[in-house]
Amino acid sequence: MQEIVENKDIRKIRTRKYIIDAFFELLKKKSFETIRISDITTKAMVNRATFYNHFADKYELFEVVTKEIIMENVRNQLAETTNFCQNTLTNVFVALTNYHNELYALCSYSYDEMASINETILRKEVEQVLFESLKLKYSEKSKQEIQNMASIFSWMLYGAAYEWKNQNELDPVAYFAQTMGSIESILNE
Amino acid sequence: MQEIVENKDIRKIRTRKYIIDAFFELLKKKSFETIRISDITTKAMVNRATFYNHFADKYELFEVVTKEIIMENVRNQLAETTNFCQNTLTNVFVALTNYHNELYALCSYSYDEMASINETILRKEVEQVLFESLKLKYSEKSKQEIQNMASIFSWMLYGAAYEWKNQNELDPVAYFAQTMGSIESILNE
DNA sequence: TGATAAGTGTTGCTTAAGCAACAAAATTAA
DNA sequence: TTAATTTTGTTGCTTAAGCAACACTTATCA
Repeated sequence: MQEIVENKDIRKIRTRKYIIDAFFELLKKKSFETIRISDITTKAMVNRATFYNHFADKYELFEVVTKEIIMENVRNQLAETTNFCQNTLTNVFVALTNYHNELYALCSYSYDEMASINETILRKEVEQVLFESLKLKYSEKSKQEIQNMASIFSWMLYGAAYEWKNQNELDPVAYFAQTMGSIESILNE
Repeated sequence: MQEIVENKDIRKIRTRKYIIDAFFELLKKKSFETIRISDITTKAMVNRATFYNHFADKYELFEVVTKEIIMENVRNQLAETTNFCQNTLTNVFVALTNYHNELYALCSYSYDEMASINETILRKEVEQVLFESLKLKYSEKSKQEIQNMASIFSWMLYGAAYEWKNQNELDPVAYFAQTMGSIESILNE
Protein backbone atom coordinates (compact mmCIF):
# COMPACT_ATOMS: atom_id res chain seq x y z
CA MET A 1 0.00 0.00 0.00
CA GLN A 2 2.93 2.21 0.74
CA GLU A 3 3.88 1.48 -2.84
CA ILE A 4 2.48 4.52 -4.54
CA VAL A 5 4.79 7.09 -3.05
CA GLU A 6 4.86 9.18 -6.24
CA ASN A 7 7.91 11.05 -7.43
CA LYS A 8 8.51 14.04 -5.24
CA ASP A 9 12.25 13.68 -5.32
CA ILE A 10 13.73 15.13 -8.47
CA ARG A 11 16.43 12.48 -8.46
CA LYS A 12 13.95 9.76 -9.26
CA ILE A 13 12.43 11.72 -12.11
CA ARG A 14 15.82 12.69 -13.48
CA THR A 15 17.33 9.23 -13.27
CA ARG A 16 14.30 7.69 -14.86
CA LYS A 17 14.41 10.18 -17.69
CA TYR A 18 18.07 9.59 -18.37
CA ILE A 19 17.62 5.83 -18.41
CA ILE A 20 14.76 6.12 -20.88
CA ASP A 21 16.59 8.63 -23.04
CA ALA A 22 19.69 6.46 -23.12
CA PHE A 23 17.63 3.42 -23.97
CA PHE A 24 15.96 5.03 -26.98
CA GLU A 25 19.25 6.49 -28.05
CA LEU A 26 20.71 2.99 -28.10
CA LEU A 27 17.67 1.58 -29.90
CA LYS A 28 18.49 3.80 -32.83
CA LYS A 29 21.75 1.99 -33.35
CA LYS A 30 21.51 -1.52 -32.00
CA SER A 31 18.87 -4.17 -31.55
CA PHE A 32 16.93 -4.60 -28.35
CA GLU A 33 18.44 -8.00 -27.66
CA THR A 34 22.03 -6.86 -28.00
CA ILE A 35 21.58 -3.91 -25.66
CA ARG A 36 23.02 -4.68 -22.25
CA ILE A 37 21.85 -3.13 -19.02
CA SER A 38 25.32 -1.75 -18.61
CA ASP A 39 25.08 -0.10 -22.03
CA ILE A 40 22.05 1.77 -20.84
CA THR A 41 23.47 2.74 -17.47
CA THR A 42 26.77 3.82 -18.94
CA LYS A 43 25.06 6.11 -21.40
CA ALA A 44 22.68 7.40 -18.77
CA MET A 45 25.57 7.90 -16.37
CA VAL A 46 23.94 6.00 -13.55
CA ASN A 47 25.02 2.98 -11.58
CA ARG A 48 23.84 -0.38 -12.78
CA ALA A 49 22.23 -1.10 -9.44
CA THR A 50 20.22 2.07 -9.84
CA PHE A 51 18.67 0.69 -12.98
CA TYR A 52 17.17 -2.09 -10.92
CA ASN A 53 15.67 0.42 -8.52
CA HIS A 54 13.59 1.68 -11.42
CA PHE A 55 12.97 -1.34 -13.61
CA ALA A 56 12.98 -5.10 -13.15
CA ASP A 57 14.77 -5.64 -16.46
CA LYS A 58 15.00 -4.18 -19.93
CA TYR A 59 11.74 -5.78 -20.95
CA GLU A 60 9.90 -3.95 -18.23
CA LEU A 61 11.73 -0.79 -19.14
CA PHE A 62 10.50 -1.07 -22.68
CA GLU A 63 7.01 -2.03 -21.67
CA VAL A 64 6.64 0.78 -19.21
CA VAL A 65 8.17 3.31 -21.53
CA THR A 66 6.06 2.27 -24.46
CA LYS A 67 2.92 2.47 -22.41
CA GLU A 68 3.84 5.88 -21.15
CA ILE A 69 5.23 7.58 -24.16
CA ILE A 70 3.67 5.97 -27.17
CA MET A 71 0.41 4.57 -25.97
CA GLU A 72 -0.50 7.82 -24.30
CA ASN A 73 -0.79 9.08 -27.83
CA VAL A 74 -2.98 6.17 -28.84
CA ARG A 75 -5.13 6.60 -25.80
CA ASN A 76 -5.65 10.26 -26.49
CA GLN A 77 -6.92 9.56 -29.93
CA LEU A 78 -9.07 6.74 -28.71
CA ALA A 79 -10.51 8.99 -26.04
CA GLU A 80 -12.27 10.98 -28.75
CA THR A 81 -14.64 8.12 -29.32
CA THR A 82 -16.31 7.55 -25.99
CA ASN A 83 -19.39 6.04 -27.51
CA PHE A 84 -19.04 3.38 -30.14
CA CYS A 85 -19.99 4.58 -33.60
CA GLN A 86 -19.12 3.97 -37.21
CA ASN A 87 -16.02 6.11 -37.00
CA THR A 88 -14.67 4.45 -33.88
CA LEU A 89 -12.97 1.68 -35.78
CA THR A 90 -11.43 4.15 -38.18
CA ASN A 91 -10.20 6.33 -35.34
CA VAL A 92 -8.63 3.42 -33.55
CA PHE A 93 -7.02 2.26 -36.74
CA VAL A 94 -5.55 5.69 -37.39
CA ALA A 95 -4.28 5.84 -33.83
CA LEU A 96 -2.57 2.51 -34.36
CA THR A 97 -0.89 3.63 -37.57
CA ASN A 98 0.37 6.67 -35.69
CA TYR A 99 1.70 4.35 -33.05
CA HIS A 100 3.60 2.38 -35.66
CA ASN A 101 5.04 5.51 -37.17
CA GLU A 102 6.15 6.82 -33.82
CA LEU A 103 7.66 3.54 -32.79
CA TYR A 104 9.55 3.41 -36.04
CA ALA A 105 10.83 6.92 -35.52
CA LEU A 106 11.98 6.06 -32.01
CA CYS A 107 13.84 2.90 -32.81
CA SER A 108 14.15 2.44 -36.54
CA TYR A 109 16.83 -0.19 -36.24
CA SER A 110 14.84 -2.53 -34.05
CA TYR A 111 11.34 -1.58 -35.04
CA ASP A 112 10.10 -5.08 -35.94
CA GLU A 113 11.46 -6.51 -32.74
CA MET A 114 9.85 -3.77 -30.70
CA ALA A 115 6.52 -3.97 -32.47
CA SER A 116 6.49 -7.68 -31.82
CA ILE A 117 7.21 -7.25 -28.11
CA ASN A 118 4.47 -4.67 -27.84
CA GLU A 119 1.89 -6.56 -29.79
CA THR A 120 0.10 -8.21 -26.90
CA ILE A 121 0.25 -5.18 -24.66
CA LEU A 122 -1.07 -2.84 -27.27
CA ARG A 123 -3.74 -5.18 -28.58
CA LYS A 124 -5.02 -5.69 -25.04
CA GLU A 125 -5.18 -1.94 -24.55
CA VAL A 126 -7.22 -1.56 -27.69
CA GLU A 127 -9.46 -4.42 -26.66
CA GLN A 128 -10.10 -2.78 -23.32
CA VAL A 129 -11.01 0.56 -24.85
CA LEU A 130 -13.31 -1.04 -27.40
CA PHE A 131 -14.92 -3.09 -24.66
CA GLU A 132 -15.78 0.02 -22.68
CA SER A 133 -17.12 1.73 -25.74
CA LEU A 134 -19.21 -1.23 -26.87
CA LYS A 135 -20.59 -1.78 -23.41
CA LEU A 136 -22.17 1.65 -23.40
CA LYS A 137 -23.80 1.19 -26.77
CA TYR A 138 -25.01 -2.39 -26.43
CA SER A 139 -26.00 -2.61 -22.80
CA GLU A 140 -28.52 -5.30 -23.62
CA LYS A 141 -25.84 -7.77 -24.71
CA SER A 142 -23.99 -10.02 -22.27
CA LYS A 143 -20.58 -9.05 -20.98
CA GLN A 144 -19.07 -12.11 -22.61
CA GLU A 145 -20.53 -11.29 -25.97
CA ILE A 146 -19.19 -7.74 -25.84
CA GLN A 147 -15.84 -9.07 -24.73
CA ASN A 148 -15.71 -11.34 -27.75
CA MET A 149 -16.58 -8.52 -30.12
CA ALA A 150 -13.94 -6.29 -28.59
CA SER A 151 -11.38 -9.04 -28.86
CA ILE A 152 -12.04 -9.73 -32.54
CA PHE A 153 -12.05 -6.03 -33.37
CA SER A 154 -8.77 -5.50 -31.54
CA TRP A 155 -7.09 -8.27 -33.52
CA MET A 156 -8.49 -6.95 -36.72
CA LEU A 157 -7.42 -3.39 -36.11
CA TYR A 158 -4.01 -4.22 -34.79
CA GLY A 159 -3.36 -6.52 -37.72
CA ALA A 160 -4.65 -4.00 -40.22
CA ALA A 161 -2.33 -1.33 -38.87
CA TYR A 162 0.59 -3.72 -38.95
CA GLU A 163 -0.11 -4.66 -42.55
CA TRP A 164 -0.60 -1.05 -43.46
CA LYS A 165 2.87 -0.26 -42.10
CA ASN A 166 4.37 -2.94 -44.33
CA GLN A 167 2.74 -1.50 -47.41
CA ASN A 168 2.63 2.11 -46.39
CA GLU A 169 1.40 3.41 -49.71
CA LEU A 170 -2.12 4.61 -49.10
CA ASP A 171 -3.26 7.19 -46.64
CA PRO A 172 -4.40 5.30 -43.49
CA VAL A 173 -8.02 6.40 -43.78
CA ALA A 174 -8.19 5.49 -47.45
CA TYR A 175 -6.48 2.16 -46.81
CA PHE A 176 -8.90 1.30 -44.05
CA ALA A 177 -11.99 2.42 -45.97
CA GLN A 178 -10.96 0.39 -48.98
CA THR A 179 -10.15 -2.75 -47.01
CA MET A 180 -13.25 -2.54 -44.86
CA GLY A 181 -15.35 -1.94 -47.94
CA SER A 182 -14.03 -5.14 -49.49
CA ILE A 183 -14.63 -7.11 -46.32
CA GLU A 184 -18.17 -5.84 -45.92
CA SER A 185 -19.05 -6.69 -49.50
CA ILE A 186 -17.79 -10.24 -48.93
CA LEU A 187 -19.70 -10.61 -45.67
CA ASN A 188 -22.88 -9.37 -47.39
CA GLU A 189 -22.68 -11.74 -50.33
CA MET B 1 44.55 18.63 2.60
CA GLN B 2 41.69 16.20 2.36
CA GLU B 3 40.45 18.60 -0.28
CA ILE B 4 41.64 16.82 -3.40
CA VAL B 5 39.42 13.76 -3.13
CA GLU B 6 39.03 13.48 -6.92
CA ASN B 7 35.84 12.36 -8.58
CA LYS B 8 35.39 8.65 -8.17
CA ASP B 9 31.67 8.89 -7.67
CA ILE B 10 29.83 9.14 -10.95
CA ARG B 11 27.20 11.35 -9.35
CA LYS B 12 29.67 14.20 -8.96
CA ILE B 13 30.83 13.93 -12.55
CA ARG B 14 27.30 13.67 -13.86
CA THR B 15 25.91 16.54 -11.82
CA ARG B 16 28.82 18.74 -12.76
CA LYS B 17 28.34 17.96 -16.42
CA TYR B 18 24.64 18.72 -16.34
CA ILE B 19 25.18 22.02 -14.57
CA ILE B 20 27.76 23.05 -17.13
CA ASP B 21 25.64 21.89 -20.06
CA ALA B 22 22.61 23.73 -18.73
CA PHE B 23 24.66 26.84 -18.19
CA PHE B 24 25.97 26.97 -21.75
CA GLU B 25 22.55 26.15 -23.06
CA LEU B 26 21.19 29.17 -21.24
CA LEU B 27 24.05 31.35 -22.40
CA LYS B 28 22.88 30.86 -25.95
CA LYS B 29 19.63 32.61 -25.17
CA LYS B 30 20.11 35.02 -22.31
CA SER B 31 22.85 37.15 -20.90
CA PHE B 32 25.12 36.00 -18.11
CA GLU B 33 23.81 38.59 -15.70
CA THR B 34 20.17 37.66 -16.17
CA ILE B 35 20.78 33.95 -15.63
CA ARG B 36 19.73 32.93 -12.15
CA ILE B 37 21.19 30.00 -10.25
CA SER B 38 17.73 28.52 -10.21
CA ASP B 39 17.55 28.77 -14.01
CA ILE B 40 20.64 26.64 -14.21
CA THR B 41 19.55 24.11 -11.62
CA THR B 42 16.08 23.80 -13.08
CA LYS B 43 17.46 23.07 -16.51
CA ALA B 44 20.07 20.70 -15.11
CA MET B 45 17.42 18.99 -12.98
CA VAL B 46 19.40 19.31 -9.79
CA ASN B 47 18.61 20.93 -6.49
CA ARG B 48 19.78 24.48 -6.00
CA ALA B 49 21.75 23.50 -2.93
CA THR B 50 23.63 20.99 -5.04
CA PHE B 51 24.85 23.78 -7.24
CA TYR B 52 26.63 25.25 -4.26
CA ASN B 53 28.30 21.92 -3.56
CA HIS B 54 30.03 22.32 -6.89
CA PHE B 55 30.50 26.03 -7.39
CA ALA B 56 30.64 29.09 -5.15
CA ASP B 57 28.53 31.13 -7.55
CA LYS B 58 27.90 31.55 -11.26
CA TYR B 59 31.09 33.54 -11.68
CA GLU B 60 33.14 30.66 -10.40
CA LEU B 61 31.14 28.30 -12.56
CA PHE B 62 32.01 30.31 -15.61
CA GLU B 63 35.62 30.76 -14.61
CA VAL B 64 36.16 27.10 -13.89
CA VAL B 65 34.34 25.98 -16.99
CA THR B 66 36.16 28.40 -19.24
CA LYS B 67 39.48 27.34 -17.86
CA GLU B 68 38.65 23.69 -18.34
CA ILE B 69 36.95 23.65 -21.69
CA ILE B 70 38.24 26.57 -23.64
CA MET B 71 41.60 27.30 -22.18
CA GLU B 72 42.62 23.71 -22.41
CA ASN B 73 42.58 24.33 -26.11
CA VAL B 74 44.69 27.43 -25.76
CA ARG B 75 47.12 25.65 -23.48
CA ASN B 76 47.52 22.80 -25.94
CA GLN B 77 48.49 25.13 -28.68
CA LEU B 78 50.78 27.08 -26.41
CA ALA B 79 52.43 23.85 -25.30
CA GLU B 80 53.91 23.51 -28.76
CA THR B 81 56.24 26.40 -28.06
CA THR B 82 58.20 25.33 -25.03
CA ASN B 83 61.14 27.47 -25.90
CA PHE B 84 60.58 31.05 -26.85
CA CYS B 85 61.20 31.72 -30.54
CA GLN B 86 59.96 33.95 -33.30
CA ASN B 87 56.91 31.87 -33.90
CA THR B 88 55.87 31.77 -30.27
CA LEU B 89 54.02 35.05 -30.44
CA THR B 90 52.23 34.01 -33.58
CA ASN B 91 51.24 30.67 -32.07
CA VAL B 92 49.88 32.29 -28.95
CA PHE B 93 48.02 34.80 -31.04
CA VAL B 94 46.42 32.06 -33.14
CA ALA B 95 45.49 30.16 -30.00
CA LEU B 96 43.78 33.27 -28.70
CA THR B 97 41.81 33.78 -31.89
CA ASN B 98 40.67 30.17 -31.60
CA TYR B 99 39.61 30.87 -28.06
CA HIS B 100 37.52 33.81 -29.21
CA ASN B 101 35.89 31.76 -31.93
CA GLU B 102 35.07 28.96 -29.54
CA LEU B 103 33.72 31.28 -26.91
CA TYR B 104 31.53 32.91 -29.50
CA ALA B 105 30.24 29.54 -30.63
CA LEU B 106 29.43 28.56 -27.06
CA CYS B 107 27.58 31.67 -26.05
CA SER B 108 26.90 33.86 -29.02
CA TYR B 109 24.31 35.94 -27.22
CA SER B 110 26.56 36.99 -24.38
CA TYR B 111 29.94 36.74 -26.05
CA ASP B 112 31.12 40.27 -25.25
CA GLU B 113 30.12 39.94 -21.63
CA MET B 114 31.87 36.58 -21.35
CA ALA B 115 35.02 37.73 -23.11
CA SER B 116 35.18 40.67 -20.75
CA ILE B 117 34.80 38.48 -17.66
CA ASN B 118 37.50 36.17 -18.93
CA GLU B 119 39.91 38.86 -19.96
CA THR B 120 41.98 38.97 -16.80
CA ILE B 121 42.00 35.21 -16.30
CA LEU B 122 43.04 34.49 -19.82
CA ARG B 123 45.61 37.25 -20.04
CA LYS B 124 47.21 36.03 -16.83
CA GLU B 125 47.36 32.52 -18.24
CA VAL B 126 49.09 33.77 -21.32
CA GLU B 127 51.45 35.85 -19.24
CA GLN B 128 52.37 32.82 -17.18
CA VAL B 129 53.10 30.67 -20.22
CA LEU B 130 55.16 33.39 -21.85
CA PHE B 131 57.04 33.92 -18.61
CA GLU B 132 58.05 30.25 -18.46
CA SER B 133 59.09 30.31 -22.07
CA LEU B 134 61.10 33.51 -21.81
CA LYS B 135 62.81 32.38 -18.62
CA LEU B 136 64.31 29.42 -20.43
CA LYS B 137 65.63 31.51 -23.27
CA TYR B 138 66.89 34.52 -21.34
CA SER B 139 68.21 32.98 -18.15
CA GLU B 140 70.68 35.83 -17.77
CA LYS B 141 67.94 38.42 -17.30
CA SER B 142 66.35 39.15 -13.93
CA LYS B 143 63.07 37.56 -12.98
CA GLN B 144 61.46 40.97 -12.78
CA GLU B 145 62.61 41.93 -16.22
CA ILE B 146 61.25 38.72 -17.72
CA GLN B 147 58.03 39.22 -15.83
CA ASN B 148 57.64 42.66 -17.35
CA MET B 149 58.26 41.37 -20.85
CA ALA B 150 55.75 38.57 -20.38
CA SER B 151 53.19 41.02 -19.08
CA ILE B 152 53.54 43.44 -21.99
CA PHE B 153 53.43 40.63 -24.51
CA SER B 154 50.34 39.14 -22.90
CA TRP B 155 48.51 42.46 -23.14
CA MET B 156 49.58 42.91 -26.67
CA LEU B 157 48.54 39.44 -27.79
CA TYR B 158 45.27 39.42 -25.93
CA GLY B 159 44.40 42.82 -27.31
CA ALA B 160 45.40 41.88 -30.82
CA ALA B 161 43.18 38.79 -30.74
CA TYR B 162 40.29 40.82 -29.39
CA GLU B 163 40.66 43.43 -32.12
CA TRP B 164 41.02 40.72 -34.72
CA LYS B 165 37.67 39.27 -33.61
CA ASN B 166 36.02 42.65 -34.12
CA GLN B 167 37.35 42.94 -37.64
CA ASN B 168 37.47 39.30 -38.54
CA GLU B 169 38.39 39.82 -42.15
CA LEU B 170 41.92 38.57 -42.49
CA ASP B 171 43.25 35.15 -41.72
CA PRO B 172 44.71 35.30 -38.16
CA VAL B 173 48.27 34.61 -39.26
CA ALA B 174 48.11 37.22 -42.02
CA TYR B 175 46.51 39.75 -39.71
CA PHE B 176 49.19 39.26 -37.09
CA ALA B 177 52.06 39.31 -39.58
CA GLN B 178 50.78 42.50 -41.11
CA THR B 179 50.18 44.26 -37.81
CA MET B 180 53.48 43.16 -36.31
CA GLY B 181 55.28 44.22 -39.46
CA SER B 182 53.84 47.71 -39.13
CA ILE B 183 54.76 47.90 -35.46
CA GLU B 184 58.32 46.75 -36.06
CA SER B 185 58.88 49.25 -38.82
CA ILE B 186 57.72 52.04 -36.50
CA LEU B 187 59.92 50.84 -33.66
CA ASN B 188 62.88 50.71 -36.02
CA GLU B 189 62.45 54.20 -37.41
C1' DT C 1 33.39 -31.09 -23.45
C1' DG C 2 34.88 -28.18 -19.67
C1' DA C 3 36.68 -23.82 -18.57
C1' DT C 4 37.11 -18.81 -19.04
C1' DA C 5 34.64 -15.00 -19.55
C1' DA C 6 30.58 -11.76 -19.74
C1' DG C 7 26.17 -10.35 -18.24
C1' DT C 8 22.39 -10.44 -14.67
C1' DG C 9 20.24 -9.43 -10.51
C1' DT C 10 20.87 -8.62 -5.35
C1' DT C 11 22.74 -6.75 -1.02
C1' DG C 12 25.05 -3.80 2.88
C1' DC C 13 27.15 0.05 3.54
C1' DT C 14 28.69 4.86 2.05
C1' DT C 15 28.01 9.25 -0.05
C1' DA C 16 26.05 12.82 -3.06
C1' DA C 17 22.05 15.07 -3.73
C1' DG C 18 17.21 16.52 -2.42
C1' DC C 19 14.33 19.08 0.55
C1' DA C 20 12.74 22.66 3.43
C1' DA C 21 13.56 26.38 6.07
C1' DC C 22 16.23 30.23 7.14
C1' DA C 23 18.70 34.90 7.21
C1' DA C 24 20.66 38.08 4.34
C1' DA C 25 21.43 40.50 0.05
C1' DA C 26 19.55 42.51 -3.94
C1' DT C 27 15.52 43.94 -6.98
C1' DT C 28 11.37 45.86 -7.84
C1' DA C 29 7.36 48.61 -6.88
C1' DA C 30 4.63 51.94 -4.46
C1' DT D 1 12.34 56.56 0.42
C1' DT D 2 10.17 52.30 2.39
C1' DA D 3 7.92 48.05 1.89
C1' DA D 4 7.21 43.84 -0.73
C1' DT D 5 9.27 40.45 -3.45
C1' DT D 6 12.87 37.84 -5.38
C1' DT D 7 17.19 35.85 -5.32
C1' DT D 8 21.16 34.22 -2.88
C1' DG D 9 23.82 31.34 -0.01
C1' DT D 10 23.71 28.08 4.10
C1' DT D 11 22.31 24.24 7.15
C1' DG D 12 20.29 19.76 9.35
C1' DC D 13 18.16 16.01 8.24
C1' DT D 14 16.39 12.50 4.75
C1' DT D 15 16.71 9.73 0.71
C1' DA D 16 18.22 8.11 -3.84
C1' DA D 17 22.06 6.62 -5.95
C1' DG D 18 26.97 4.82 -6.05
C1' DC D 19 30.06 1.22 -5.04
C1' DA D 20 31.87 -3.24 -4.44
C1' DA D 21 31.20 -7.78 -3.76
C1' DC D 22 28.47 -11.70 -4.36
C1' DA D 23 26.01 -15.88 -6.44
C1' DC D 24 24.03 -17.13 -10.53
C1' DT D 25 22.98 -17.60 -15.38
C1' DT D 26 24.31 -17.34 -20.07
C1' DA D 27 27.51 -17.02 -23.88
C1' DT D 28 32.39 -17.94 -25.97
C1' DC D 29 35.81 -20.73 -27.45
C1' DA D 30 39.90 -24.13 -26.82
